[in-house]
Amino acid sequence: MADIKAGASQLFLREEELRTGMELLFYAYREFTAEPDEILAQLGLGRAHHRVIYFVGRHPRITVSELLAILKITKQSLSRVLGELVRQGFVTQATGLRDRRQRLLELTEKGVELERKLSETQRQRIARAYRTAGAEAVQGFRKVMMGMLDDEDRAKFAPPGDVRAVGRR
Amino acid sequence: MADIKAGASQLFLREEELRTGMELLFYAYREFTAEPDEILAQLGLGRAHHRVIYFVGRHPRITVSELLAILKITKQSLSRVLGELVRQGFVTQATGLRDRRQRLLELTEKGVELERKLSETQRQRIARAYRTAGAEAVQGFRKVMMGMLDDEDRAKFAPPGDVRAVGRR
DNA sequence: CGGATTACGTCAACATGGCTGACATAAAGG
DNA sequence: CCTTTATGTCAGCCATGTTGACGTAATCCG
Repeated sequence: MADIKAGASQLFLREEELRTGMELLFYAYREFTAEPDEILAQLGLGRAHHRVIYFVGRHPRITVSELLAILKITKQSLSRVLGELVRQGFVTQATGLRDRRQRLLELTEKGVELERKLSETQRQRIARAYRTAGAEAVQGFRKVMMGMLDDEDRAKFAPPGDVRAVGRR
Repeated sequence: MADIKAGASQLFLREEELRTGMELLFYAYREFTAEPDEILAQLGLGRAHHRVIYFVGRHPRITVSELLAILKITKQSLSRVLGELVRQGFVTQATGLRDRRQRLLELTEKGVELERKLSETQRQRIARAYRTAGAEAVQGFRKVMMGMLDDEDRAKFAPPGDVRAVGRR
């Protein structure tokens, strides 16, 4: 046993296994974004708007710099979509109290409503996958996904109680 | 037990759990594509080229329609990137034998080399995640990811031996 | 055989969402 | 007071998706 043939076969299995992982990620991400994209299109918005709405909803009173750090896009790119969201009344900007240069972002009621609607389909998709896969599989899923992240992103998922988790002041 | 408080708490945990899943997908996908994107940029190519190179490499002698079915983009969009790849000698087109209307796509040696280089970083990232998470976790990962797919995409991962798996003629 | 369908390609125009570079203003901080 | 920081804005470029229209060659089918 453990001859050359077995080694080559193992290598093949490994390669195949890794490519399966790559493709799962590709297809899952595509389907994950497909439904919200349709809803957004009807409103004349795009995926970039969704990301902003999502993270502002997730971190109320987030500053522009913090949002930029999460999204990792330029302020010019953000400004375009954020500006539209503010003008259309999905997001409000409030001057920071401690630092008056900051614009603290928050969803309006209209914004919350849209956020709900958009992520509803995504939550359902994940819930369905979690349910059919089972609790143990979900643990494995999380472990593997965490392993794919860089340290910086991984830190965002620190256990609750760790105040520094989000990187807010 | 099982009073209202516990129910609300469970609901909160569930919501939090689902959002964690959403964010894992967002960050993982972004990091997954970041490294190839850099290499591609140096060659004046983009992510769309990578996808074509990947799937042509994965399915040698694939037809244009089959590739379109996998990528789910319009033929005009594909034509732009595929044309560049053919002109730059990464991909060859051969007239189909049974059906001479078909263009069977295949990677050249240069194409294979680039494909290797591009997916190398991705394979390493996945391999690392798989290794640290362990075999059991990988099973769970796959279960959950499969659960997120639509039936059509899920069918692509049918166990080997199923000839119809890829949907090739 | 001949008409319909299929596989593929191409031209043109448009939208989204990234990017760089330059410049401006107000507030904070040493 | 000078520097740095947080934010915004204008202008232009690029990649990659879209729709719509049209064309050619090969295949299929009645």
